[in-house]
Amino acid sequence: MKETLNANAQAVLEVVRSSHNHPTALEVYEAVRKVRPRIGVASVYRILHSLAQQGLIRELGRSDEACRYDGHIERHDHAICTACGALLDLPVEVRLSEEALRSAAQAAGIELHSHEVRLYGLCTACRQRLQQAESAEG
Amino acid sequence: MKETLNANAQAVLEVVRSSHNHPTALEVYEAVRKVRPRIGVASVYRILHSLAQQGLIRELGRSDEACRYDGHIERHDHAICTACGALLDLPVEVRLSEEALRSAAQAAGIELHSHEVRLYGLCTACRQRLQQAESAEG
DNA sequence: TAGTAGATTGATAATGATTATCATTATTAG
DNA sequence: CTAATAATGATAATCATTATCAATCTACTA
Repeated sequence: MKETLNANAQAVLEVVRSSHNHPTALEVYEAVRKVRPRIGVASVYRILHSLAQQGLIRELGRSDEACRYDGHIERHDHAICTACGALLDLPVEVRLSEEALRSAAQAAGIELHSHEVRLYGLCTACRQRLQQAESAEG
Repeated sequence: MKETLNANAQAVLEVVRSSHNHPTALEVYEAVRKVRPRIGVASVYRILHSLAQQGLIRELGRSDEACRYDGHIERHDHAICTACGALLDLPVEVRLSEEALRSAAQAAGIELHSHEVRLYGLCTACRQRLQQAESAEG
């Protein structure tokens, strides 16, 4: 894999770290261009994925593909597989206090309408798949 | 607006409600085609948005546009404006018990790596904007 | 130092999801 | 029945992202 960061990757990391909103890949591209004018979009995407994989930055939104629809409108929570992107309903509620929600919403300045807990991890299928791959190359 | 559901909308709603995974718009389209063969993609998208707006179904993922990146990798939570799609860091942690997380992850069958609380509502700007629009149309 | 295998890069084309356009069809009012 | 209006669907356009591939940059060797 890629262990050391070259100048392009450093610049991308710097941009993402120093921006206090959550920039899109294209926004990162525009910002990085100012300091590394020859970089291309493809490289920015490659580097962003690489940095996310190394845990140096985090990807938000886009659970990997298209928008998904849910027929169950009662509030409920989700589990998301970080490997295959599977989106599962949680059969149980992760309970959290009204008070904590209220104060968090106030701190962020939003009028709270609903909330959702997301659990990230590996689904059963991916866990097995990855374990096998690991032992095969190990 | 659209208060009553016509045959197409009924069919779309039925498909979304009866599917226990979380179908994408295209998957809904394919399923609806079987019962309403003349429907087009554009209508499916229109109907899905309309149903979501009426609160009959729910949209997941895709907070409206491109994937966003976050330079802060410490676990933290987010507030999302349902009107403009703004994605804000919560400055405070919404605390929830290890035990609740663990049992929820187990119930869903995933190996838990991380989690996130998402608060949905209106940001300050949109709150004001919508209030003004409301009072204007009376 | 020149030569070369292999990796990295970036320009560009391709893809996939979603949205806009617009002529056609259905619906309603008169 | 006819005109006005709204809804529909085929298709083109758009936007984010990914694949392709030739050009460039590294090591490393002779």
